[in-house]
Amino acid sequence: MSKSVEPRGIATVPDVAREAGVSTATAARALGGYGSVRESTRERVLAAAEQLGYRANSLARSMITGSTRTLGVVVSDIENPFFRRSLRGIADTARAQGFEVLLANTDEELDKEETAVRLMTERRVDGLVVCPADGGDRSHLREVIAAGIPVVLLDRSVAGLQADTVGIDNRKAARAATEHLLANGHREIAILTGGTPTMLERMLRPDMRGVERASATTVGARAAGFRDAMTAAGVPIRPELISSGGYRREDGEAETARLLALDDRPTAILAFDAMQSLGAFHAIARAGIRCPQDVSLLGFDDTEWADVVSPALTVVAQPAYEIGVAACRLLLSRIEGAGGAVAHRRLPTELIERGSVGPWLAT
Amino acid sequence: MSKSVEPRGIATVPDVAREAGVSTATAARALGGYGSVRESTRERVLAAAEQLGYRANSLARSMITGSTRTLGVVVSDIENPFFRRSLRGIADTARAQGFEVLLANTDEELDKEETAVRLMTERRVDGLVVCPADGGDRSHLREVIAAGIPVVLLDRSVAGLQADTVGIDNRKAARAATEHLLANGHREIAILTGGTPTMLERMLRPDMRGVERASATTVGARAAGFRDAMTAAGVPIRPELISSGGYRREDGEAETARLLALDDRPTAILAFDAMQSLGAFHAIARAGIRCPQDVSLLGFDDTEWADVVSPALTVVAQPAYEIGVAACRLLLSRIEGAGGAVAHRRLPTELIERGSVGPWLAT
DNA sequence: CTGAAAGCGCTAACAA
DNA sequence: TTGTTAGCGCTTTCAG
Repeated sequence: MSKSVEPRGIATVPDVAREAGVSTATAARALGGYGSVRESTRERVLAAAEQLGYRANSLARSMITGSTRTLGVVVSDIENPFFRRSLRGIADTARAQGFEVLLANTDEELDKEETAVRLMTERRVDGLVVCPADGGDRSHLREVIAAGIPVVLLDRSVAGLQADTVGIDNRKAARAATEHLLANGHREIAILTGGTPTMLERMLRPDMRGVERASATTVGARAAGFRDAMTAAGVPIRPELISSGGYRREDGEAETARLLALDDRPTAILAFDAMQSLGAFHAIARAGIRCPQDVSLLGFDDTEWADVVSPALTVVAQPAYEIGVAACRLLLSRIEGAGGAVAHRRLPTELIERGSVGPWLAT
Repeated sequence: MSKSVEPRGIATVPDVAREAGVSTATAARALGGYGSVRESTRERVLAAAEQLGYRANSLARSMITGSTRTLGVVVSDIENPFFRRSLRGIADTARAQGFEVLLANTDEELDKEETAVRLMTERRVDGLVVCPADGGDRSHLREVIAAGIPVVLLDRSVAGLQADTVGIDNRKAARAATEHLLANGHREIAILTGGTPTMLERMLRPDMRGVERASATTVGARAAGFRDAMTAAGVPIRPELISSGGYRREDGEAETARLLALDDRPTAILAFDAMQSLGAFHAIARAGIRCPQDVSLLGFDDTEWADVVSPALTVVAQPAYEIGVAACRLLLSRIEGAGGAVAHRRLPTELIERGSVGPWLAT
């Protein structure tokens, strides 16, 4: 009675093998597409599988092969214009190679990042794309790398971590952006960084100590680029024009309102990301201040709405999608065993001039 | 010699057990947090694990327990304002319960959806949130459900599929939006649907045949709501004002340009999603037509930029984040074994009046 | 509370 | 080409 009973639940390789009248090894070979199986046998096995509604169990397969064909992606917030576009690039590239993507948001919180990375490594992802949150000793990433799991850092780098990185040259891009404002006659330039005060203090100290450490972060590097340009032009940096209030739109809005209320308000604002640009834009409009006549705005990241607002936003466009693609490609090549030194891919940015930056005529 | 050799590669339960001087069963109990282990023993095991750098292997665990604590999310495009916000809701809810999210984009292509669903079920996800692409027989979803894997449909429903759904009442929302335009005196109202011509023909045929089938899709249901309002008001629908050109911003832009070039152009445009609103907005501005004086615009989905453009956009706001949360909660409850009839959660929408809809004074 | 042994579904030698 | 057999790393009876 127990021998002729119908298999309960989902069909397995032995079930299919029995149905097709072959051994489990042969059935597995036909089903898994490896080894060699006579064409007629394969067809028989496939037919049996079809009939039984067989579905491969990736878990069992992965346990043996040691590969899950799954990538982990850990970013601060998939709703952010830069990350959502990068993620699309990663996902498209992964899918084209038959890889799936496991996703996690960290909101820049280190413990969420650690948990996400642990959970993903426990699920035995073949590799990770991580945009590391600031702070901490990054031992969780170090351990992953030590365990031989390839990690590619997105957008940011971590000093002393032996991981590939893909992004832009933040310092150079910020310097170019600042120079564009300087070339337009601006001297009172504010930056909307989103970073923490401590990081910026370290970054902007006149003695330049701590530059190396801070410039490993995106915000730090951009602040450094800003200072490079200001210093080169001999324009003093006013501390109260350095904003550091968080990465959300409301943060940018509140900080801009503060800047605009200053007695000696800035004539130009450089926003370090798209959500802050948007907040700044809104704050300027609400304050009834004209852009670009009264204040110019230059933001990082080109978005779907940048050319629709009025005036259209002048931006430093990052090739976010391509950065995702490059990060994924690099990760896949490491997974396939590509050796060699740690790579740091820097993709080009583009300053797209639209209407939000205007000349400032010396008063 | 082979007995005292150091374990190669990553430490496993037997390695930890040996180090702690206990059986694999006890070590596994301490590590996995199940069964009962004396406190002192647990500490010893945990210390050994720590020392060996032990990392649990979720694959092996899942094979036995039958649970991966992983959810699959299949949407058309994570960059879309509605989906990215919903996805965030799903991800946050999943993380709070210790679940991970496997993500896939389909671009509304059925074969990508089928592949994604197959890959995810092979990876033994505990459940799926799917925004099903239009068309096909949906047998891939039927099979998943038949296999006992819970599926929650997001945003759309599929006629005849025994799956829970979470979204809004599209027909009602579109009707309310249309009524808002009618109340403002508009009679020549165009809709930017994004859908296919065939679907819309079926939807808008005067005899109403095919309504049931078409209204299962989001676009179909919204078109139905539009017709409901127009019919109730006794206002004829002009076929050339029904646009169907794809869901991207450029599609909305091109279609709006076409509409505005019409001899008898519409006085109001109702866009079925955010990217089309954005395209319409841009097309209106480029045509040098004033909004809302010359043409009113009403769009679905509230976005980060809706109140920043000028005029600010009047929209039908969907609670996208909450929809994601609700979908995830429902899915988790099914995974936990909650039975009962198929549920259809409809969350409330809100018409947010800003500046893009104005009164039309009869000429 | 702890241990021995069986086995989840699959692949990978090794033989035949 | 096909079959036999031995596990992957873990959980889970069932004894003790």
